[in-house]
Formats: sequence, structure tokens, C-alpha cells
Amino acid sequence: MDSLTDVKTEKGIRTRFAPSPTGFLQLGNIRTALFTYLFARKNQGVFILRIEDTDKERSKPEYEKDILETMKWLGLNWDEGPEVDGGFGPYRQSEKLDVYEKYLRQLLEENKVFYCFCPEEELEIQRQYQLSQGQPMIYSGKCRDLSPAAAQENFRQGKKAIIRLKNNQGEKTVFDDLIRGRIEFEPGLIGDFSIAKGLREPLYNFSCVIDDFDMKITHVVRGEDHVSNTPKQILLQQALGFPTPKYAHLSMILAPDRSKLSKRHGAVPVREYREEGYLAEALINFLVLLGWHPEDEREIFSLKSLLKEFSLERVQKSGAVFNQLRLDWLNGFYLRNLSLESLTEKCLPYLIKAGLIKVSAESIPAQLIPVPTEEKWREQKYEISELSLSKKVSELSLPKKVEESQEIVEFDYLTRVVGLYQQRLKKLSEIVELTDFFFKDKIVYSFELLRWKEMKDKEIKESLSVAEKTLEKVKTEDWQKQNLETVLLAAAEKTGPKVQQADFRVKDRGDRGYLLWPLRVALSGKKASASPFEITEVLGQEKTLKRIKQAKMLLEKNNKTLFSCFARSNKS
RNA sequence: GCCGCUAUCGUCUAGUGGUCAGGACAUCAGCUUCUCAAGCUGAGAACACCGGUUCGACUCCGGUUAGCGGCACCA
Repeated sequence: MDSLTDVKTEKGIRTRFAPSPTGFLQLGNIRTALFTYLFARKNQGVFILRIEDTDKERSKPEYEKDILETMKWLGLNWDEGPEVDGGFGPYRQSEKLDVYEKYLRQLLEENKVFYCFCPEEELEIQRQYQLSQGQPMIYSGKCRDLSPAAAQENFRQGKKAIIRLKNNQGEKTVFDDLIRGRIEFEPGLIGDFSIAKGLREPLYNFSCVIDDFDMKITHVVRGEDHVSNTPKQILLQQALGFPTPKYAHLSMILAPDRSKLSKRHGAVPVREYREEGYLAEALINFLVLLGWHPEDEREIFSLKSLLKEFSLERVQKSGAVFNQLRLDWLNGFYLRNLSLESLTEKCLPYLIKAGLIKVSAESIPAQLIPVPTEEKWREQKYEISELSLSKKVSELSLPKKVEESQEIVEFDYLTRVVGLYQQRLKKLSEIVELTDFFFKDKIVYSFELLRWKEMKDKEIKESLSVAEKTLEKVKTEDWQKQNLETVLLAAAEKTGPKVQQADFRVKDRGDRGYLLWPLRVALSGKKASASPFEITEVLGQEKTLKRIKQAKMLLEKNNKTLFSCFARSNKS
């Protein structure tokens, strides 16, 4: 494609990402932003962020804040836009009303646009009629040739008007899409479309054309939903005498049933992915592979490496289904590749929010940036993203939330806890339910969980006693995973019934589960966890023995209940 | 309804006239194993359909079908 090779040699590329602050940024928005950003950077161009807030009713400051925050979090830094003046501002459309009015007046004077007084209801009926007749749904042109005097009269009567372009499209409107190639639109299918509700109330297609010109945009990268806006914008550019930028339309992200991504599946604000504990790196990597692929078969990409490799030529034309499982896998991959210290720092806010670890309110300012307000902090009404940690966190001591003890949790201890679950984590938020038992004084679980296979209650108790005795004997200085494993394995092979080994060279040994399963459950209270060797090591001897005793008591209590039930039923 | 876009394993995709149609996620099986993961090994799994061009079509052309997007005084 000629147009694509042009891009490579062309100097001074300027692109923009132009979201409207009418909702939180979604995956689809972000993918458009990412591709636009990569295209700009790859070609040494300028990446501009423009806030399209012409819709006064739906635009909200909190959404604009979300746009800026999300972009920064993902590392999609803009060269010009809010907070970064590049000389082509303002970058918020609501601040450019004078500019739009100027061009609108110019078009009015040149008789290229007209006031339309048709009531909305009438237009709606007309569209329905056209639909029923199999005709294209376009404006009839009723007010197009209204004389200035008639228009004035209408205004005097207080009638409301919008401004429409006098569409004189006589031939096909054509443009070469950088991704899709040539796209043609027959004349007669667009009509006199609306461009403003008033002199200071521009509509999307108009403000977009003005801004793209004003900001000297050379390449427009946007979603496929704008393909049919493109001929309208080209027509407007022609009316205004503006050059037409190059266009590249990206396909959409689809739900698993290939329908449009809806709130039901996947259309989740990006901020929620962040809250749940997805890494920006994983999200970027996931999204870029939704529609783009390098020349070889690599699948792991950092934003930095994409800067070198990305090209619009290799962008897919068809829509891509959003695949949560793949995102989870990628996030797990990035989590596993984090340094343990950095992973622990990322987990910390989740543990704090869950109340497993407490940081005193006084010490917050030094440790947490930015700081949630004290009230929010006490009521735990803050978001994880508000707890991003300072670099110094690894030097901190964090008081643990245990009423009866004054134990101090060292960062180093947290590192060891988190370390046990690094391979098991798909998202950061999971760290809470995975490791809560390390931070609790007493754990709660059903005694039935202690049972391995068909073990009898008595056997479970015996098994726990063996574990207890074995671990009691271990000297404090020998309380290390390696040693604990050796000792426990030796005991385990003696405890369980003999099991024939598949390999005849290996001597038959006891079913290790007889000892290890009840022990692991006694320590963790969970049916799935890290190995008992790892848990005992991190938990420490004192707590380990305490938990085993707790388990034995649970069994006894249960037997008593059973016995009393039995006694009662005997009586009757 | 009208216009436009799209079409390779379940999903994301590689592929540009001659390939055993490749990779990743997911699935299944095996190894490992006290559990859950992770890891390693292996397996199954696709060119929407119909015509045409050609010695030869996943690849080029036409049509059909299906999906998506748009047809606002939203963006």
C-alpha cells in the first residue's frame, strides 16, 4: 500500500487520542489510545490528548480525571494535552467555543450551512417512514433553502434551530484508510447533516474537524465506529478549505458471543482492572495482541519494545473477541516475573485494605502516596490505587492487626508470605484470601476438611499428634524449609499405609497424605494452599504447634457433639 | 431497511498461488505430587459456503451467508 510506505518517510506526524469524558475509560478506548500512541512514537510523531467534552449534559469532571489517571497509569504519556501545553491548545473542546463560533459564522456568511427549524419529533417520524420504505434515513432538506427573512421570522417567533451543512456532494467521497485500504461512499446517502446546535454548541463532527485542523493533525487513528463519520468530516473539510488528514480505523473489541462488548461481559472500566490487581504491563501486552502481531511468534511485549516494533501494516481488520482467560494468564505471567520485593509492595495495599495488616494513621503520610483522607482511611473507604506506595516501604515495620499481641510484621516477613504464592497469583487482589491465615490468630474451617481420603477421626488425631511431636523436636535454628521437609517426609512415610510405587526400584512407602494433608489443613484451614513445609517455615514453630493443637481440639469438640447426638437419638 | 467493514483451530493470530496450514491462551492426557498452582512432555482442534481464474487455490475475482459498525439536536 502506497499510503503506508508514505507514513514511514513522512516527517512531522501528529496524532491524537480524543475521548469524551462521558464515562470511565474502557478497554476499547485504551486499545485505541495504545495503538495511536504507538503509531506516533514509532514514527517520531507527536501524541496529543484531546478531551471532547462538547456534550455538556453527559461530560463530567470525574471522567476527565479518570482519563488522565488511567493514561498515566498505563504509561501512555501525551506530548500535548491537558497539563501539557504544546502551543496548539486549549485541548479541551469546552474551552474552544470562540473558535467554533468563528468558523460557524464564516460558513453562515458563505452560505454553506443553514438553520434548520424542523422539530425533532417530525424528523423522527420521517426517519421511521424512510425506514419502512427501504430508503436511506437522511434529512429531507426542508429548511435548506429558507430565505434569510423567513429564518429571521422563525427566530422572532422563538423557534429553535440547529445548523446543518449544505451537502453538495456530487460524486463519491473516497479515502484511503491506512488499515482497510480504499473506502468509498456513494453520494446521496448522507444528506444535510447537523453540525451544531447553536453558534456556541458544536456537535461532534464539526468540532472534531476544526480541532484536527487547528492542532495540525496529520493522522487520525480511531475506532471502526467512526468509519461512517469520515465522509461527513471530509465534506466539512472541503467546505472549510481544510486539508484531509490520513485515517486509520481500528476494529472493535467484541464480547465472547461476538456481539458488541457490553457491560455484561468485559466492558469494565479500566480502573476496575487496576483495582482488582491487573498490572499495566499485562493490560498493554494483552490489548496490543488483540489485533496486532509481530513478524515472528513472540507474545510478550513491553511498551518499550512495542515502540520499536509496532506498525499499522500488521493491524488486523476484523474485530477481536475479548478473552479474559488470556488476560489472566498474561497477568499471572507478569506477576511471576516481578521481583519478590516489588510484588510484595504491590500486594501490601490489598492486605491493608482487607484489614489483615494495619498501618497506624500517624505513619501514613511518610509511607503512602498519595494519602487518602483520614476519615476515608478509618472507614476503609478508599481505593487500592490511592495506596500506591513509596519506594521506602521495604524499610518499614508494620504493626499487625492482632488484638492480644503486639507482634510486629516486618516487611521481610511479608516478603516470605507473598513468596509462597507468587506462582499461584493471577491478580493481586487474590493475595488476601490466599494468605489471610498467616495474619490471623485463629482460623476457622470445618473439621471434615482435615480428613484425607477415608481416614477415621482417630487416625486424623494420631496423624496430628505425630506431626506435633515431630515438629516439637525441631530446634529453632533448624526451623527451615529444607530441614522441615526432610523430617516431615520421613515421619509421613512411616505413618500412612504402604502404597505400591510405580517404579519397582523404589521401595514401597507410606501414603504421605496421611500426615501431610491434615497438617496442611490444620495450618492453613484451606483445601488448597502452599505445601506444609513452606507454611511451617514461614509460620514459625510456636504458631505451627498452636494450630495443630487447635485442630485437635476441633476434632474433639466435634466427636463430643456427635456422641451427644448419638446419645440423644438412642434415648428416643 | 439503507450504507460501509469483516470472515483461518473454542479464542487471539501466522500465512500474500505449491506449507504435514505454524504459534499462544483454553481443553485433554502424562510427568511431578499431601492439595492448589507453577513447570516440563504430548494430543485433539481451523481455512464459512457456492461459483470462477489457474497446471494448482486458505491465498486472486464474483456472489451467498453470517457477524460487526453507522444511519442523532451522542461522541
